[in-house]
Amino acid sequence: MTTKTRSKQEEKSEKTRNLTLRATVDCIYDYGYANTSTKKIADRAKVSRGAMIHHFPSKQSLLSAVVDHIIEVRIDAFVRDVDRNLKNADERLDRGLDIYWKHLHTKYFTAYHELLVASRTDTELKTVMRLGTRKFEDRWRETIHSTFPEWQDTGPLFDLAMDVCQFAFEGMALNKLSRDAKRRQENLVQYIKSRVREIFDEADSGEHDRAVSEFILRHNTPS
Amino acid sequence: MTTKTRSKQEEKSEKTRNLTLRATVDCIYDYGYANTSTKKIADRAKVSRGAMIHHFPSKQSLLSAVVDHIIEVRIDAFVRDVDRNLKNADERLDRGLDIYWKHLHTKYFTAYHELLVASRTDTELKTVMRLGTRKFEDRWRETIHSTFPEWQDTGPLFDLAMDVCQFAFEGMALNKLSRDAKRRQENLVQYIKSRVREIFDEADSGEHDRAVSEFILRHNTPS
DNA sequence: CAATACAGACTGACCGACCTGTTTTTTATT
DNA sequence: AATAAAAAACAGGTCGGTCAGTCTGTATTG
Repeated sequence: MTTKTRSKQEEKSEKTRNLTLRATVDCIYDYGYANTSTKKIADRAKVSRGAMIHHFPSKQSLLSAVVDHIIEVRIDAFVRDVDRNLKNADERLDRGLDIYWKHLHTKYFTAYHELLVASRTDTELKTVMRLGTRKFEDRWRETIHSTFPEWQDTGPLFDLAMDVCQFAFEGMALNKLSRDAKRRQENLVQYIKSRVREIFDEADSGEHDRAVSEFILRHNTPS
Repeated sequence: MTTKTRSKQEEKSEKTRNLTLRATVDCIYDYGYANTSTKKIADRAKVSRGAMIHHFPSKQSLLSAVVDHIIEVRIDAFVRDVDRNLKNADERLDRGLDIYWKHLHTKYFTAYHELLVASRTDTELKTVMRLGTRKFEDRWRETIHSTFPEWQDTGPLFDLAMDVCQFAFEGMALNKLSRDAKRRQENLVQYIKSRVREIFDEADSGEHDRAVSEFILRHNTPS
């Protein structure tokens, strides 16, 4: 293949590309999406604006690239954390939920969320975000499935458990302005943990006699 | 009092103030916070930029005012909906949750969320948002308490139920990019409904023998 | 009841700063 | 020498904010 042109130049290119992408995440995190300009990014990356624009001809293309970058980093970090901490561990479910909860407080998730909000009113960004989000979700599920193979065939219950966890956690992570936020957060995390455990316990035992079955009933007989 | 100087001029002032505030919400909703400029707001409000700046000397002051405005409208709309639909109704809890869920899809909540995200990196906006959010939460609780007086003394369980509902719903309302989003949303809403019902059932009966008691146990004996 | 003084609401032009994107020039690699 | 990368200068537009001056009601005065 084109293995000829691979050396200092490609190396240099990738370096400034990476510097730019990382600086973009930093700027979005520090200044917010609204106050992130291409000049600020170039300054922070210690890259000339010309060099940056050589690689990302427009702001849109940079933002698209940074969305992909963020998704990739988020996936890698999450998978790595799960692999490291859930091998032969006790209380794997609790730990797994802790990992995701912690994950929602990283710089990269915050930047992701800023871009998610911005994408509501930006069609180009929206398509990129949609693809990225789905990719993340798929990889996320893969990871969970390989870590918790016992839940492989729990079907819609698996979706439910994942969604309860994901959305409740995310909703809470984004709201830090309430009274007594910390205590309520801890309580809610504990509560969600036991709910998710409950869902899978029911799935395991095949009982379906409680809350979850109630859910399934409602699910299959819409009013 | 100064009831003399109240006439055409004050009326006029309030009119342009309201026009401006409403136009700001519209702009934030339509263009996003990042793309909302004072000129766009003035144009949409059909108010001269000068007039606007006469009332809101800086963009900050306008944003602060619009936060208060949004909080007020959100509270009023929510309380009104609850009052209208929960008087002598069946399945009041379900209906109440529906109302809040619906509320999260209004223009004003979306604008609120945009400002919430922006406030993360804007200290002035943050203080205004914090005050507003707490005010909203307090009024929200008041409304729930007067609508469901039977839960007056459920203590931390009440907080828990409110938070489960609020955060799970909000987290979900903000995430519309997933696969199969609609079905999963409906399922989760149903699930949360039965969980909240469960929490209050336990509180009523004083049983505390199930999931919730598990939560309380954990809550009072931190590891 | 007029005439006048005053205050608040409003206008639109203007400024410097910053924004994104283009073009031109310099530097480095092959 | 040819090509890619990086730097710098430039251009057109928008941003938030200031300003001098106009218009329109309100209050005071004779």
